[in-house]
Amino acid sequence: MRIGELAERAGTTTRTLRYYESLGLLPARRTGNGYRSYDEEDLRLLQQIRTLRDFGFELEETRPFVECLRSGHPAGDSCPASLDVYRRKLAELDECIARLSAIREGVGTQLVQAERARAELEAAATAPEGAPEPRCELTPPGP
Amino acid sequence: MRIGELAERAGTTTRTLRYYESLGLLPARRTGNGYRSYDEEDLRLLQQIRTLRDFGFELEETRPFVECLRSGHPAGDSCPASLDVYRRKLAELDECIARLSAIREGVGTQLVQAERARAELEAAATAPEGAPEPRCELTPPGP
DNA sequence: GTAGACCTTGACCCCGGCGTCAAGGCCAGA
DNA sequence: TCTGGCCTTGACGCCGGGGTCAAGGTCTAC
Repeated sequence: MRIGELAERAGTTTRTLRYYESLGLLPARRTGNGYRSYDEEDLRLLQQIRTLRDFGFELEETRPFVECLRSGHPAGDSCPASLDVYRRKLAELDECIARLSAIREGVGTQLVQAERARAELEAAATAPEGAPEPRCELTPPGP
Repeated sequence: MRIGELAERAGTTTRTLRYYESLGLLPARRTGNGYRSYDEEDLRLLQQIRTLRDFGFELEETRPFVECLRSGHPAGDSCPASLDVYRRKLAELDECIARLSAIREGVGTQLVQAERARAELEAAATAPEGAPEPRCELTPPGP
């Protein structure tokens, strides 16, 4: 099969396939006229790449899975190198989620404080007494 | 104060300040010789920008806060536009955390299954009977 | 007068993952 | 034969947030 068909069957573009080839991630055989030629095995490799990318893996991280498949294993994650990538990804995801959660709390707190400050300002405007100074500076989350 | 001093006091670089000016985010007055000139108010604006950036806000998202401060409000988040940015950021963070958590679960599941498959393969290798076919294909997380 | 520390603008580089031309080859159907 | 649809390589663009030259101006201290 040629590049256009493979791209369509995998739901991607020819540009993407040429890019993967330039990385050595999905090399292609050539026919006599210079056209790239792929088979069903290449489709499987490509599907493995795309699936991992949908999970947020970088292209380089998919390489162990692809090589695992190419070396004849039944699945891309049958090899220790792939499992290591899984584990590193898990740690990375956990750290990222924790960081975002901390920021989410910080922003939520800021929003509540700022809304309260505005409410106090409006209350002070309707009942003009000694308006309490609103305090809503952001504080850095640390180094 | 000149650009070098402001950069140092804010813990950033002159390149960054020039970049912010090119965005219209932190304009500078000029002295007779063409040098940029800043005052304490500019330092406050810059601190507001850097603090928000530490929270993961994009530069464009800091603009309402800076303009709020510049228009004389006591804090950058004293204005409705700033609060809207807070709310949008919260929604964005929630969505991002949810997405990452789903992926984290998916990857965790994959890891467990792949480890189990390997264990079964090894067991089959030591006790060579009818080896059960390992099934550990990744499935896409959906569109 | 001259060294050195500051400042100026302009321009290119980086990261990943492609999108999007441009100019030209190859092949099938009318 | 010609049109249209595939294919080829090469090259530039984009996104954000600056880093890092380069070539030159300005000021201060000695």
